[in-house]
Formats: sequence, C-alpha cells, structure tokens
Amino acid sequence: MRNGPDIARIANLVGDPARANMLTALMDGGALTASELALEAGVTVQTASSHLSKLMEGGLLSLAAQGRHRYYGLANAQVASMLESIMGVAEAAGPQRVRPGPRDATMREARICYDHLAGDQAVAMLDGFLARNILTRDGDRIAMGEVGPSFFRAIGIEPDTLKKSRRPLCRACLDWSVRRSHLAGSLGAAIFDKIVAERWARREANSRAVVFSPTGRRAFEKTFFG
Amino acid sequence: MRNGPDIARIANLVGDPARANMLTALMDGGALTASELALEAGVTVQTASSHLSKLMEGGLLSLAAQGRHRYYGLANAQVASMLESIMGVAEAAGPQRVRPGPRDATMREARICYDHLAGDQAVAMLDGFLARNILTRDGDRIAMGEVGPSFFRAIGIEPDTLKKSRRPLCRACLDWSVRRSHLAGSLGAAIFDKIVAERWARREANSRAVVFSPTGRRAFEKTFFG
DNA sequence: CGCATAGTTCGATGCTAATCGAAGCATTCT
DNA sequence: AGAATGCTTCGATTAGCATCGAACTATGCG
Repeated sequence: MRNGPDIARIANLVGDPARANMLTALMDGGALTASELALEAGVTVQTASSHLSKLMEGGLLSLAAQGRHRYYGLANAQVASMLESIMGVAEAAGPQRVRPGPRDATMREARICYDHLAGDQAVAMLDGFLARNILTRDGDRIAMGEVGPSFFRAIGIEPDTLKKSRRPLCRACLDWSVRRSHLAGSLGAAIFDKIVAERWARREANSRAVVFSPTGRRAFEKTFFG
Repeated sequence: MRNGPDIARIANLVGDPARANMLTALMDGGALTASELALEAGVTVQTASSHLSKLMEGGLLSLAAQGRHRYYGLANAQVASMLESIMGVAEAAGPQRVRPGPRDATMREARICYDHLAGDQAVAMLDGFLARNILTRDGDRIAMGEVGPSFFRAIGIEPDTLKKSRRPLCRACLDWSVRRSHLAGSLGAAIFDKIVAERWARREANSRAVVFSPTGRRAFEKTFFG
C-alpha cells in the first residue's frame, strides 16, 4: 500500500514534542514570532529555528516577515483540523484518570484555547448564536448571520473592524473535550477579550482554565444566551 | 501550552514509514495478520511485531486472536478519521503532480474510509439527507430525522437493528478531499454494504478506491439524492 | 509426538536527528 | 556608526530507535 499521500512524513513532523507544542500554540489561526514559539516549545531559539524550517518545508506553516520579526502561523485550516483530529485520538487514548478533580470540571466549563474561549460555555455560546441566527453554519463553515452585526455592535464588538484582520472572522474549532465546536477566529478572540474586560471571568495562573465568577457567569449567559 | 492531549506521542507513532504503511493498509476497515502487515510495511515479521506492540500500546489498534493467527485492525473510526486528515494534509503539501491521473479522480469521487463511503458522492449523499430531513444536524451531531426511519426501511436498512450496536448510529466524518463531512457510524457502514450488495460499485484491488459503474452511479444517485 | 507455521522477545548494531554553543546575517534604534 | 535585537546557519555531541538474526513460545497438522 505505497500509493497515496506520504502520511509518515507529515506525522513525523508533528511527532516531535517541540514541534507539536509550537503547532498547538498556533492552532487558533494566529501567528507568533520564532522567539515566542521557542518559548512555547521550551527550546532555544536556534533549535526552534531548525524545527520551523522543517515545518515550513513540510508545508505546515505560513510565514509573514515584518522587519526582523518573522511571524509563523499554520499554513491553513486543514492543518489545524488535522491537529485537532490527532488531539481527539490522543485524548481518547490517554491515561485514564481515576477520578475527575476540580481542575477538570473547571477546564471543562471554560478554558482558553489560545485566544478564544473553549469548553462547555463556549460550545453553548456558539450553539446559541446559531440558534438565533447571529451566526450561521453551512456544513463545516461558520459565517456571520443576518442579525449578527447588530448583535455584536450592541455589545461593543465591531465586526467590520475584525474583518480587516488577516485571519478568518469565524472559524469552528473542535472542542476535543466534548467533540463539538466552539468559536475561534478573530470574533472568538474578541469575545474572549470582552469577557476579560468585563471581569466576568479570569484566567487562572499557569493554567488554561478560565474561571467565571457567579455574577460573571450570569452576565455572560444573559448576554450570549439571551 | 503543555496542557492537553499529547499529540506528539500519537503523531510519532504514525510518523514511522513502516507503521504508517500498516495503518494505511488497515484503513479499509478490515483486519490483517502480523505477517501480512509485515509484508505491507516491507519489514521482517519481528520488526513488524515490535511496531504493532507500540501501536497497541498507543491505542491505535485492536486485536483479535484466532489460534495462532493474530488479526490487527484499527482501534476505531476515530483513528481512521485522523489518518484521513493526515492524508489530506500530506496530499495538499506533497509534490505537485503534473497532471491528475485517473486514480485521483476515482479516489475523489468515492473511496472506502474505514467501513463507510467517502469522497464527493458520500458528501453529496449526506448533504442530500440533511436537505430532505432524513438526517438532521445539530452542530457536530447528526441524528435520524423525521422521515429517516421510513426512508431507510424502504431501501432495506433497518435503523432499529443498527441502534442495538455499541457504536453510534450516525457520525460526521470529515472528508479531507473537500473539507466537508460524510456519514460514518453504523448507518454509514450499512449504506456501504448496500452499495456493494447491489453491485452499484466495487472495490478496486489494492486500493481504497470505490468505483461506480455507470448504471450503479445512476441507481445510487436516484436512491440517495432523489 | 514431531514438524511446520505464526508470532513474540531479546540483544547488538548503526543510523538519524534533536540539541545547543558559537558564529554570522538582517533589521531596528539611538 | 555602533549597539541591540531577532533570527538563521554551522558543526559537534549523543540519546533514541528501527532493524534483523537468533532464540523462544504458541498453535495447528499429520
């Protein structure tokens, strides 16, 4: 069975821990400098540079140079989707926990997925948007719905400004904890910024957990679930 | 970004050529003996055995022993889906073909993915089901629609029998060739069995391609697209 | 039971590739 | 222009792992 794409080559690129960490850090569609990615991977800049060169050759990354800063991002959504599917298998195959702890519940409710909200609240938010035609879904694609622009303007998020960004406005990001999507893209990031600005929730130190206060949770749900 | 599933571990397992070849050989949903997989991988049986042990530990394979024969298969459809997504990236990132060959078109139209149909026809079929309320989609979940049971009974597929299976009835499986979903799960498998039983299409030897005959294609489209 | 076959385990071999210090190149700032 | 910063390239080191011959275990057959 030698016909077909060379999956070993691609998988091997993801199979190194440093490279995997860098790819994971880029899963939201954003971009980071080589130095930042070195920090994410926990290796020196020179090592990161070597890895990034390999990922570029493999077609997994995109590169935008701005002066001396070189911003690497994932090549496309297909790469991100592949990473998500690997995550799904890794999660299913991972060590079984004896009993879920409090951290698990917190992470399940809400956590940061790079720069946008993930977890149960994020999934419910996207579902609510779709139910109310704020966003629409066509198969695997998400777009702004009829009442979306006015909805977001009313809460202080300006869709037209976000559209100017190089990254997609809306993107479905598979939430591996529940095998459902939450909202990524520049809109997802803006929503997270709003949550933090309103102090509805805070980031936990050294963790991706996002912890809602009781009043914050109510305000979040009132705003986004109606 | 150290929290979350260990994708490097899983990807590393796929990243060895011998192991990749074995996994690919199993993507048709069947099971092969260790000796057969050694042939697929082009290594000795002892090497294959070592690799298979790693894949088992990683949770990527299932094993059924029959006497001295040990049949290895993919652990589940999720693993197959992951391999599909890696293939999609590898295909896109691979050396550009000068011109698409007949094999490419065939694979794009229809191919086996684990145990259900994939490709353009499969995507169109799922879209047709959703459009006609035979199946419904709620975010990432697909369920039987109002007119589903009677539709499938009319073509000889009994949903109640399939529901008794341990696996989900319907599941969206991302089709890497077009970045849209096709139908997996026990229903997807039953539909593929029907296609083969009706001789609308046949499996190509040593390939995952599913080749429709002209009359078979018309019957398939009449049955599933209306 | 002896032989054949399927498959696993052991251990030695040698190749590969991640790693980082050093050096070099490119860009920015004062 | 010189210093600072971001990043790439070079080269040496060494840990890791795929590999297969040999040995062993398990199953099937006459």
